[in-house]
Amino acid sequence: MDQFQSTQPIYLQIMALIKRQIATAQLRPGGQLGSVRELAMNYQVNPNTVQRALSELEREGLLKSDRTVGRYVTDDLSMIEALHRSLFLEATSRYVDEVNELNVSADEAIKAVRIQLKGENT
Amino acid sequence: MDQFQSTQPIYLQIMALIKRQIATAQLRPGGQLGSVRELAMNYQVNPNTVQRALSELEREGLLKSDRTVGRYVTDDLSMIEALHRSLFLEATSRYVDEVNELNVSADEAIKAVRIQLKGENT
DNA sequence: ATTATTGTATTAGGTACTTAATACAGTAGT
DNA sequence: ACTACTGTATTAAGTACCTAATACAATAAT
Repeated sequence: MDQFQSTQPIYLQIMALIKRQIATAQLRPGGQLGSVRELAMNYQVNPNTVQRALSELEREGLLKSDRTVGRYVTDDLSMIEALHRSLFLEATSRYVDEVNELNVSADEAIKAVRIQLKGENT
Repeated sequence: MDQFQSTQPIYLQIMALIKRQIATAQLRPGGQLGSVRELAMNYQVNPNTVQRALSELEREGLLKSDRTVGRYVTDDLSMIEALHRSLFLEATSRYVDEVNELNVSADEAIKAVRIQLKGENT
């Protein structure tokens, strides 16, 4: 499906992708994931790489696995909300740090964000 | 000096760091850099890793090297301005993309940026 | 019972990055 | 001339990540 960047481990990129999909309910709470082999086909990567990403997400509590049936998204809604909030805050914090390091004023930064955000809406 | 993350090649992180310092004139146009061996000491990495970062920056035109004297920041002010603009735009664009993918509204995002930016000023 | 599919584990090989240890050519300062 | 510093190059080793090719136990569907 997608292509991945070579500057970061693929399994981390897959983790981030699935986290986003969980946080935005593109993967619904309690919903089933494709199998390791299916996802590997879709992502065009080795099944082992998918396996690694998924087991890490499971370790974080976002996924559950039934050994012989498949994998499911957690149905803990508060955890999903917390995930969404966390991804949003981390993105914002990262951006603010970058902007500060570039000595860009608050007004300039807010203006730039507003322009790009408005420009991309339909 | 700093520590580096393990999820991205160190030489790329050093490149990004030096780019920021050039863009904000912490490294002044035409100014001299520390030697490969000095920087390796400061960054706590191998000289080869510094060498790689610096030669890539040179390939991009941001640094110049005198083989037996040392390395200098470019004195092309328009290039430095373009670098600053580019780093700022890329950061903003990256943030806007992330926010869109999280289905966060423009108003929410701008509000979050404003709060964090104001909160961090002295 | 048999078949297909699930997650999981293992072994091997290749590539990129990093480190370590040198070495060399050129120049500035003495 | 000598010394100390530049950038640069090379060789070897270790680690992390990715891929490939299997294999196994467990279950759902038939």
